[in-house]
Amino acid sequence: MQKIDETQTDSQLNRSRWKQNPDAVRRDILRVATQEFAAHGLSGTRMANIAAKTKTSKRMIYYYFGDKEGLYGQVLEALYAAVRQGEDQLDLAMLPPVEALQKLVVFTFDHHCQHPDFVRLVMIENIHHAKYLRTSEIIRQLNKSAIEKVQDICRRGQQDGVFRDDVDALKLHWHISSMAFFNVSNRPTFSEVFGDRLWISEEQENLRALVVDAVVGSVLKSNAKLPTAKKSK
Amino acid sequence: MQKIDETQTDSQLNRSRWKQNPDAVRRDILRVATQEFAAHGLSGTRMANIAAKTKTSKRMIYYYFGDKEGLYGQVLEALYAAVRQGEDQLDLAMLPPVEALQKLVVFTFDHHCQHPDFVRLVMIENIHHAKYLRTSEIIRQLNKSAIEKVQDICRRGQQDGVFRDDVDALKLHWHISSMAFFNVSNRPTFSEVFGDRLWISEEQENLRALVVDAVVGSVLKSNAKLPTAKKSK
Amino acid sequence: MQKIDETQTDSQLNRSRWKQNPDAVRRDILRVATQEFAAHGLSGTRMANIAAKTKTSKRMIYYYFGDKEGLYGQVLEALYAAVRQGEDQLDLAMLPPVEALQKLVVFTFDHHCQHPDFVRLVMIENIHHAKYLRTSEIIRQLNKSAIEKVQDICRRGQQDGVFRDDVDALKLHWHISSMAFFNVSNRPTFSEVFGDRLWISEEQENLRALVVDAVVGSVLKSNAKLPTAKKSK
Amino acid sequence: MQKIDETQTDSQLNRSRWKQNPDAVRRDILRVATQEFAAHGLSGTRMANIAAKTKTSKRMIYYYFGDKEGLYGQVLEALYAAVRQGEDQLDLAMLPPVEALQKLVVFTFDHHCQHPDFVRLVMIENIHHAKYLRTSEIIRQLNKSAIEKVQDICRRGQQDGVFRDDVDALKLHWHISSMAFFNVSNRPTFSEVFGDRLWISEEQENLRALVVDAVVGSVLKSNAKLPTAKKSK
DNA sequence: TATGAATGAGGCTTCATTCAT
DNA sequence: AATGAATGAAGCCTCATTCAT
Repeated sequence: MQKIDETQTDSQLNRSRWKQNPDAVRRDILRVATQEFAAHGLSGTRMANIAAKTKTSKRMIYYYFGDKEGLYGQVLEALYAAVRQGEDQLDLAMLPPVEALQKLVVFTFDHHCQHPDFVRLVMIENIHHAKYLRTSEIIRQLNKSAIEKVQDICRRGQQDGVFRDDVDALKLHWHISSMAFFNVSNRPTFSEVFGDRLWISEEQENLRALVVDAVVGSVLKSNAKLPTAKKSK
Repeated sequence: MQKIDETQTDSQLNRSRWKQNPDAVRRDILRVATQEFAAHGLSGTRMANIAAKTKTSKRMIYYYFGDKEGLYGQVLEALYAAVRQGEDQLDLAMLPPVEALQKLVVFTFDHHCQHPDFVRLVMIENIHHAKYLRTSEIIRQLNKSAIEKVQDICRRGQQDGVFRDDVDALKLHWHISSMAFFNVSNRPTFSEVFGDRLWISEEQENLRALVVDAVVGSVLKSNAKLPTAKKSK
Repeated sequence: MQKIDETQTDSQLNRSRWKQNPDAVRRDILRVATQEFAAHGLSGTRMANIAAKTKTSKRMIYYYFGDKEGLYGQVLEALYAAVRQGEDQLDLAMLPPVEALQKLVVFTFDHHCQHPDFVRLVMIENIHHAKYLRTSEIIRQLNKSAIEKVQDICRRGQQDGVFRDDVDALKLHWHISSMAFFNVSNRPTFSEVFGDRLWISEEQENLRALVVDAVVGSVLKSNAKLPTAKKSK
Repeated sequence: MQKIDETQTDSQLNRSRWKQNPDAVRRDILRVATQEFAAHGLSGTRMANIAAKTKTSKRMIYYYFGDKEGLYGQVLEALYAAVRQGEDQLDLAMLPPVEALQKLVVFTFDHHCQHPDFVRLVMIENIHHAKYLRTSEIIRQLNKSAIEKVQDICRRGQQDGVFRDDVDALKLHWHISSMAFFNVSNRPTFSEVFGDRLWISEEQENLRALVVDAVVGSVLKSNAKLPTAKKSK
């Protein structure tokens, strides 16, 4: 969700206008559309509402994005791209495998917390049976890089003799994602029923530690126990 | 999204059987509505589509359920009720705590697999910020009984000295639910990107074992390691 | 173009209402739609304009006809049906072949004059490459009966020895239709350029006689000249 | 009806050739517009579609032709001009009247076959009640020359004593045009219903001979029969 | 002469819902 | 308990056209 610089930086001589700055218009639309789709889903979102919260008009949305589904698809792509951009800055290759894994889990957990719109859009995609994701070669490529990071950690962990031989990178990714994702995606129903105690700051840290321990514990050879990650923020 | 012929003439020979049987009509509507809401979400579902797949007419849906949201709410309640009915038959109180926990995890994992409509409806509720769940006292009560089972296991595990003292029933429930839920809820996007290898029968068993191990491992005192649950079906 | 009985004949006890009389509503819509499509073509016609000239609402058009193309298709079918209904009342089989042919030509010429909407709709269909006609099995059947009448006349004319042996019913139909159709279809451009002299009553009769003579002349054996049909109305 | 990408970026390498050549740009636009109007009618044609098939942009169409109706009008004028250009090369004045008439009929029949776009545009004009033709003095003048040719033939035929005294040039023109026009204009509906047998090459020749015979027969004195034109290609 | 960006008006269609019996 | 007909509001999208350079 890139922020739009409100103080217009188009240093041309055109006054205080938004006009003639296609890229800013595009970003403005994408920003608003992301919020709306995340808030109401695909069919629940109203094009008119998006336009109203935009600096431009309904007509321009169609000009740049074709139709509602085209806009939705590009929102999805932009979000995935932002996620991967974050992951790429982790420099996991520099760290020993266990620490790399810990860092990756922490990053994933925190990232999902900080980008609920991303989580919600993925939920929505799942409601739609991944129909739009399927058509995006871009997203598929972005995700490949995600699994490659996990594979690299696994390989190094096994070479070092600290990871079990039967560790499976894909299942490990599933393991990490499931908890980091659920923590955000199901917060409304969970806290509605059981209260929101788990989402106060301290308990979120405890949950994150729980996830780190569970994930790391699942790959370590049984005789190679490490100290727990509890409160290791 | 197939078009529905609006002129609904269902005056065929299904007269004597369906008429004058209100409860059967109700159940028929609920059954279809569950499928439709699960498949398309709340705003994505069309009342006309529900009616078309029903043995009765659109008018009757309003007669019995008031409006779309009323129908959705009752679908939600019926699903939660069915879930709890399953849980109640577990008889966990009979088992020693670790075995009870193992059984609960296995049940939860399997149950979610077998009831994707339930999982999808909960996703949809989360998209809607649990708005409808909030108004249902019935559902809240049903969920309380869920957490009580976990609390009982925890209490007994700690009394027996096999569970850690800081085990938190709510976090334990979170832990179990997260993986069991994600396994179903995010299958479309996950398998779209990485292939559906994890959803062949054998790998699902492995994942379930992974979940059992992780959950049980997270509550056991560190010196009380049990044999892994791998393939313990 | 069937007329709608403005003095409502629905002898039920409902007051002065149109409501609850689906067939009248349907006919009302078809009547207006025929005029509008004939006047402005398919894409030139506005659904809102049709609705405004109707006793019902835009919504009901969609209720009964699905969409614009569905309505257009039914207009087309209704028009073709009306034409054939007229032809069927000719009783051509009773007449000797030459008189039957003359009567058929006169009927066709007059019919097209009296049903410019039909002619215009067929023009519009041709603009659309007969796309909608193609999907209508009803229209195809109706037209078959038209050619059969010509075939019967040809067969009898050849049996009687007055028609040439190489007369081709299909070409004969083409011959008749071309002039009767053009006389209506191209009147606007023709009279715009050359004045509308040919469309005063007397000249139309002359044209009709010209058509009868030309058509009959084209099928008669050369030694079997008949008196001209001039002014034979 | 293909979707047109609205963001029209044609800044490719076709710079030096097309720029700065106004007349070529005009002709290019007219060529495409003729096809589009002929294919879809006036209201059915999309300015964006024309632009997309053009070597220039939508903006230029407005620059050169003002608006859609202006473009349509110029398309119409250009087509009529091309038709008359053909007719002028016939040199009918050189031939004896009957041969001149035969040649004119053959030319008209063949010309319409070879210029379906012209025929279709005239159909479209008739749909619009000749509204645009009315405003074009150019077209009116062009058509006058057409009738003058027929008048000249009639006058010479009557002087020679081979044509009947009551032959009317305008009706003769109507007679010729009707069949030549219908043969092209109504081919879609006719062949949809009865098959396209009449439009194979040989049958078209037979139809053309039929037209020549019918037209010539309609003007000749009854005692002055000529050999038929059958297969006189 | 040429252009990418922008737009207001209005097009077709669909929605959940109610009416009248 | 049940029904076919009816509906106002609003949805998405497209159109010919103009703006600003």
